[in-house]
Amino acid sequence: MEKIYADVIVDIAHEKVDRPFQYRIPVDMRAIITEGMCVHVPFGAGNKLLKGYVTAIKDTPDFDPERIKEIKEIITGGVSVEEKQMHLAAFLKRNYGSTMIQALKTVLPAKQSVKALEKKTVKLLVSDKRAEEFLWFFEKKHQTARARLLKELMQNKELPYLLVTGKLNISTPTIKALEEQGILSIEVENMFRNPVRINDSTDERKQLSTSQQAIVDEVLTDFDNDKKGTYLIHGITGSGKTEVYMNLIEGILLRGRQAIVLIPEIALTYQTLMRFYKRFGNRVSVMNSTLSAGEKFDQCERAKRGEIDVIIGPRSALFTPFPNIGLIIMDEEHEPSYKSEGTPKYHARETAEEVARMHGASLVLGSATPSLEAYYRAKKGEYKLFTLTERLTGGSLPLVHTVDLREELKSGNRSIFSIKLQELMTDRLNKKQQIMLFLNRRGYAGFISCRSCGHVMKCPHCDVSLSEHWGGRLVCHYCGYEEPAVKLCPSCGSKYISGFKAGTQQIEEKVKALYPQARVLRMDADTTRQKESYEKILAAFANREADILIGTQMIVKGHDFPNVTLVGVLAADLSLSVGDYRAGERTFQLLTQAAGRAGRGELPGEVVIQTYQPENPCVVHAANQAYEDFYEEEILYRELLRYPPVCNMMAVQIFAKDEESGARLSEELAELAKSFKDPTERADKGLLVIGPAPAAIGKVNDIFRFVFYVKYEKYDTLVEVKDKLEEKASFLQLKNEIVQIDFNPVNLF
DNA sequence: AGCACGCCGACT
DNA sequence: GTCGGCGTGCTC
Repeated sequence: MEKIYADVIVDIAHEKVDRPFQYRIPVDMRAIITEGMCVHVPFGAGNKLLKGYVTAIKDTPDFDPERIKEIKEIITGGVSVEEKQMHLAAFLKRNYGSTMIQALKTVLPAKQSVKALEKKTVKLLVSDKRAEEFLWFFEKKHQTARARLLKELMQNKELPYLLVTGKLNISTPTIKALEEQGILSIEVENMFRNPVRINDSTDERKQLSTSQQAIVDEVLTDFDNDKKGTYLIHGITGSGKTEVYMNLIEGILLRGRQAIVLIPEIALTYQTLMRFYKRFGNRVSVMNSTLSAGEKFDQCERAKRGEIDVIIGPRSALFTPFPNIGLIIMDEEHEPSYKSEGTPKYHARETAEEVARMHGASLVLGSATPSLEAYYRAKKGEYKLFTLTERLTGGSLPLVHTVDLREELKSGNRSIFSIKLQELMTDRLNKKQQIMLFLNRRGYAGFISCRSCGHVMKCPHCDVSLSEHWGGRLVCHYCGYEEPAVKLCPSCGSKYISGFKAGTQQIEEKVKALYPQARVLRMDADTTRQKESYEKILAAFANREADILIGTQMIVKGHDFPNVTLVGVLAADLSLSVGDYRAGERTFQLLTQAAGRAGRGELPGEVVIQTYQPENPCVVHAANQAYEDFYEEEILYRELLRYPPVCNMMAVQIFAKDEESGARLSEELAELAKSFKDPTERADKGLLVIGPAPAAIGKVNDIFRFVFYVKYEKYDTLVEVKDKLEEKASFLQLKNEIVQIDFNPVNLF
């Protein structure tokens, strides 16, 4: 391809120009120009020279060639912060598949809302008497807009800029004219607010335990010896990971570098935040989803200028433009919210590794239940592994009972609460201690299980459960296998075979029927629709305004409730049988975390895990709090079936208006993927293409969805396959179909 | 964001 | 008629 035209997004903070403009590349630049480069281009009627970023390079124009201007020059040796951001954008584009624009927009924070960065106000400069004269003068000359503005200013000496241009409908040239006459001034006030401002420096520094101190020492010693690496802290809930993080950050700040703390989307609790503020004061800043785009931008500007050196936030905080990052911390590393759902579909762990590499920083991952990915790498020696086994917050590990729901059914108990759970609930209510009931709702997607023997309907080829579709068919979402729905359990002949359906509402009703005197709080997507209700419910429960808290996954994270001494997991295996190879891992993590909620205070805790599959390894290991055993067993399964982390996996989704053309396209692309050969591949470990098949949700808004998966050991090879597929897709000039690619997806389709 | 263009009322 | 302010729309 000849590099003749370049798409450039111009560095103006305005939505209207927040799109690419095409420029001609001068002949002498064609050899060196690449995507992501910073250039100067003439823009607008005045051909004002502006800074811009190259987002694409083409050999044909998309615009009237007569009107295309030339790039003036390539800006080299730009600010290093920006160079790093460009490099990151290129990394995202390459490794996760997206356009350069999408990658740039991910990396460059909240560009369109620059106006929020500065609060402009219009101020009257002259005396009332002079203003009166001007007003008379303007009215005489019928300069209505000026008169209107001046009148308003005489009433209020200061007006917000937006009010002037908005409500008074006065355009910029008018204001500019008055400014030149010296009647008013435009004041630009920097509104750098810290979203949470505290100056309570009651720094209650805790003495680190020997094992905690060892981690801090080793990471910092490595740092000083220029052996920056990735570390995984496997620390059970309450083992004091946050304290380790804070000491590490302190060490890094002393070395004149900055730190990023990543937390899962909802896990930033007020308690954690306060600890960081108390330790680091106004050097730390928060980024969270409740912040407006403008506030986010403020934080980035402060970071660039070196006013802050610690940032806490979700995965996007990774793109904070610090000049010299020394440490990235990723708490609750296993959380699925670290994978972006938008485009590019990047994973914060891998992206953090790249950021750390660029800056020469250390990366510290922490979790009570590490992801298989992280633990696998730690085992292979790519990460250094630390284990924290002591519970420092007091309290011992809870006593776990596993209840077999099949037995309950046999003995005639058809309620959702087992005898054991009811017993313990009565006991706790009498003792005025608190209870959490956790409903694992991930599996709601309609898998079929036998309530008598626990048998789950599975695909004979894929080792995942079949999903019930409308029209009485059972379908495998991996390979497309299907069979008719069954009336009787093929394993034991029972007629109690069906999809398990129970929501938190039903449970609330049942609890109220059983314990009319108990005060119950419910937390799910319905009750937390308003912004702050999530915090409110948790706070109310922490204040002991209720005896029982019922909820889905959201209640098992974060908050400490010292008075909770009983945790009930109502149907532990619901999430086991969703059609996803990660189901076991998710179940284990959820159960372990749920169990970890009990007995956080002085009082010992108990946990009841209700399940149809008490013999399932994930349930057994979670009940025993045996991560290592779980890992060994699960990784074997992944190795056998070549799932991540042993293999890399690329999901190719096809969206189509027309079912037939979508099916045809997915066949075609899958064939292309199959034909790909890695010259170095081993005969027994070649590229594996699974599918295509209709996606789990086969049709949304009348758009049909298809999917196929490509598995291979080497990530880079998959990237090559991706490029091939994208090339093909762009060659076909698809009008009614969209192809989307997701590497190591968190959710299967 | 900044600049040009076209519309509309005032005044030599 | 023309001058100049004012809103509107476009910028490769």
